[in-house]
Amino acid sequence: MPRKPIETATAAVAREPVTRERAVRLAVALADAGGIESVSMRKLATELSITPMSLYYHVKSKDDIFDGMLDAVYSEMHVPGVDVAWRAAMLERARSTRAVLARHPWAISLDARTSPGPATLGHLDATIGVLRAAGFSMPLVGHAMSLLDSYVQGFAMQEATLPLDASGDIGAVTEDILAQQEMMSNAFPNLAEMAATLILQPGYAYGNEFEFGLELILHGIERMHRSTESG
Amino acid sequence: MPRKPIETATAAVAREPVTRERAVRLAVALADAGGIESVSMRKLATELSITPMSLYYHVKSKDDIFDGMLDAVYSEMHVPGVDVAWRAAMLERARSTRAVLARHPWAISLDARTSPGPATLGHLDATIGVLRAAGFSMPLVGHAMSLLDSYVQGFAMQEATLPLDASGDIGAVTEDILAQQEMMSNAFPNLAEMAATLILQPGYAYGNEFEFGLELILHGIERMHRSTESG
DNA sequence: GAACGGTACCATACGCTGTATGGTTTTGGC
DNA sequence: GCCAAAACCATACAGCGTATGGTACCGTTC
Repeated sequence: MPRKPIETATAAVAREPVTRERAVRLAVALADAGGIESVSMRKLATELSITPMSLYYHVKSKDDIFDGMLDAVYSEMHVPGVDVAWRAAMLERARSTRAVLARHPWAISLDARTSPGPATLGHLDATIGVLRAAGFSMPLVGHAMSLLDSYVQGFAMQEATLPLDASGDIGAVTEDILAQQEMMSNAFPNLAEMAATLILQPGYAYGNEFEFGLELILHGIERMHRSTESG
Repeated sequence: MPRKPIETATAAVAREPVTRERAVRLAVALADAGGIESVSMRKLATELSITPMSLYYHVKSKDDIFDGMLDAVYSEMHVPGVDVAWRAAMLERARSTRAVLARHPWAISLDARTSPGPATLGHLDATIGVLRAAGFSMPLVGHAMSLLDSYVQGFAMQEATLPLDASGDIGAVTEDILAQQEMMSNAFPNLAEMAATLILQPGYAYGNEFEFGLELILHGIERMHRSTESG
């Protein structure tokens, strides 16, 4: 039990009790602000007004916190109901996943973690449910989800790598690139041409590539699905 | 200059001089053996028979070593020549990338790094060259590469997450999963069904999903390419 | 009202990390 | 033999995760 219950009248401010959830929530905020490496047990403990070792009463290890953070991120994603048409559901799921991962870029590297939490599992379960309800065979569900998830996760990773400003345009590095332009033209002519005629053009934003790939993939899955239905 | 040139006759064993390349090569070996977190400046220095601070004469920082490691990995990938048909070239590139990333799983997390080396840039340049030679418009090159690279990288990441034994089958965790099977059946029925009827079946190996997605994507790109050629 | 078991917290310490600072030695060329 | 540059080194600092072994407080029970 907490030393100072919320009902304590003596304290002017009812202090929120320390829990794993609160620690995880705080860790997410820290990571959002300064990247994953700015999450430390000592910093977390300080923010919770306890000593580092006291944190271990609520949490098994730092990895335990990472697991919690990843599951917290998954819980931000939309989980479509089974009544939605599968294509719209997958589209929404992909867009939502990308948006959430763009909001928490540190989560992408945590994604390689091997102990999924309830939100993660629920997310997967719901997705399988949608495809099954639409008549997908189990192997096709496997194909479709592997393909979609690989693409979305990979895209999020590529996107996180790019040095973008808030608008999605190429940011401050543009000058640096232009400075090296001549050197690049010699060694990597195709890359230089692509930079000049596509990427550095005013209207270009890498984020727009997302929908192209997504449409192509969904189109292909649709084709597969129809062929198994009729065949 | 090296203290003991290779030609030195006094030393029974001609000691290889310490260089950035050698440090990076060693770091790759360390990471292959024990994961990325087993790469430390102190361990590297010890293996090179120098003190930690001496390493900084050859290398700018630990991040510099990471950059080198990633570029070393990229240099292991096949770079197809422009004379190869684009589809075969992309297929080969994707397979090679996946194989190399499976050999060095730690490289996947390093991939988010923002200072590409010469091998990385050369790899990109060659790929653009193949597509351009095949008549792809620059925007279509952008679409195709974003899609392919996102998929391959995402797949490699998913694959690295899975607890696989050498054969590619689900390994020792199978019993753990089966133990939790009943609990899962209640909370996540679709997931449980998929595990039982697909993933835990004898013949199933997640790695096989790779080719399905790859074919679907290449098929889609081919369609796009043809439509821009004829249209 | 005293004793008790669990809950929540804490102090100290160990071994590890990357690297800043400011030397010292060794070397090839003159 | 001298010198600048190259290669290397010792010391130190601030931070990290966490093992170990405590201590203060709580509601419950006798």
